Amino acid sequence: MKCLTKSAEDRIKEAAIKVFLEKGFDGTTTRDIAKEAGLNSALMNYYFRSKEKLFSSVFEEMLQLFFKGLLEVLNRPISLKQKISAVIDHDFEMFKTNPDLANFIINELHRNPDRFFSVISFDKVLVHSVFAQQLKVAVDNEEIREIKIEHVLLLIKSNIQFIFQGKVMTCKIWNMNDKQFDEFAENHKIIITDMITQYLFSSEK
Amino acid sequence: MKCLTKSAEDRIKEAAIKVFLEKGFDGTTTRDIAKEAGLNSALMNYYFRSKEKLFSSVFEEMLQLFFKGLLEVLNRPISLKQKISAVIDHDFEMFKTNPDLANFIINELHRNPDRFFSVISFDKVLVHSVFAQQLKVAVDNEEIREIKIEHVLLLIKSNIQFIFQGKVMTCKIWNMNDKQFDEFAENHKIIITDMITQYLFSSEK
DNA sequence: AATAATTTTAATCAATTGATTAAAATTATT
DNA sequence: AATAATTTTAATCAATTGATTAAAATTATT
Repeated sequence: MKCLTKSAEDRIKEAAIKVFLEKGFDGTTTRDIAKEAGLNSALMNYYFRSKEKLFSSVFEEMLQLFFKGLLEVLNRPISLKQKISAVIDHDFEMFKTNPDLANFIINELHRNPDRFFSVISFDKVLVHSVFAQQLKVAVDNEEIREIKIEHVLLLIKSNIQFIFQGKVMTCKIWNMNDKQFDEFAENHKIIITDMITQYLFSSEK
Repeated sequence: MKCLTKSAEDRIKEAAIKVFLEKGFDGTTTRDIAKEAGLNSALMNYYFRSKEKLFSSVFEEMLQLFFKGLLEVLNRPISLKQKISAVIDHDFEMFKTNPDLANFIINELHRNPDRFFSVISFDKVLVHSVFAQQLKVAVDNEEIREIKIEHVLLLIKSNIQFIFQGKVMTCKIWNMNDKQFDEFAENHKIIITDMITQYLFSSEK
């Protein structure tokens, strides 16, 4: 019987993820979450003590999701050029699956920067990644222009993330429906990949 | 005496801009605004009727600011290449002056898409801009690769906006202080300008 | 100067919110 | 089967919130 239905704790967590991502911490009431989970609202405090603690749990999980796949891709045994494509593809798919994620992370971090307490030290992990090594070698061999990994990753993240974060604005300005937007996003992904690749793999003027 | 101090209405509006941009609609209480303005909280309703109406007034003004300068730059009598630089410079300066603006607009639009009721129809204004014409001519003459204005503007907006929206994350991940971040941002602006310009002004493979 | 109109204030309201409590219901242990 | 431990529920609390009201204070008009 345990496995037939999800535990109350899991249902609360699941509902919390959905509601918090949609409405943010300030816009969410504990009753919203209880209603979404179909449970008595006191249960939320029984399992998670407080709204803040439940939120922290959700935020941490989303932050993991936000970076999880990135590290895996950065350490794959593929060429630098392929890897840049792969990172873009990965982020694109992630945001396509979780459309609210980009806005959620950025906004909640903006409201309360101290929420970003990384379990792992990202800078070290990134600097010691296979990707970082490949980048260094390529720069040394003058295969790509001289550029820091900070800038490369920001270029990729900026271009992908804003497609989805700015969806509402894009659709409003250019009168796109969802289908048209999806097509536009796919095209834009190709443009980004071309642009970044071409920029890196060209000597400086 | 009228001109010595700002009117109560102006002080409320000013305080509202500050607090709403910092905390968002949901995170702001009317008492926060009254306190920031140093006025009795009932005055807010006397002048603006409700929190929602005051917010709308602030949001509209910020949306204007968000797009205002852009149109001016797009219609300047300068070359296409110079114009791309100019748009980037303009947006960069705007977000530097108003660090919370990017997040505010995107987030509030995300929460409530219907807030974007454009007084002017952006698509028409943009499509008929000098910039759009220059782009068309340049594509026809094969000076730049074939690309739609939608993509070009998104490329610029994405790259600039995310520098500032992602500031907290960038600083946390790479352990930057504010001074280091400013330097990083300036460098990144140059990279973006080079990258976009180079991509556009190159023939397709 | 007297009166009318406008602005500002303190007090208060009803609704909402995060959280707690004590009892009821269910499950696990002996 | 009896008892203990855990989970769930309904009722309730105090604090906060957006908004209103009636009176006071200020400014404008006659």
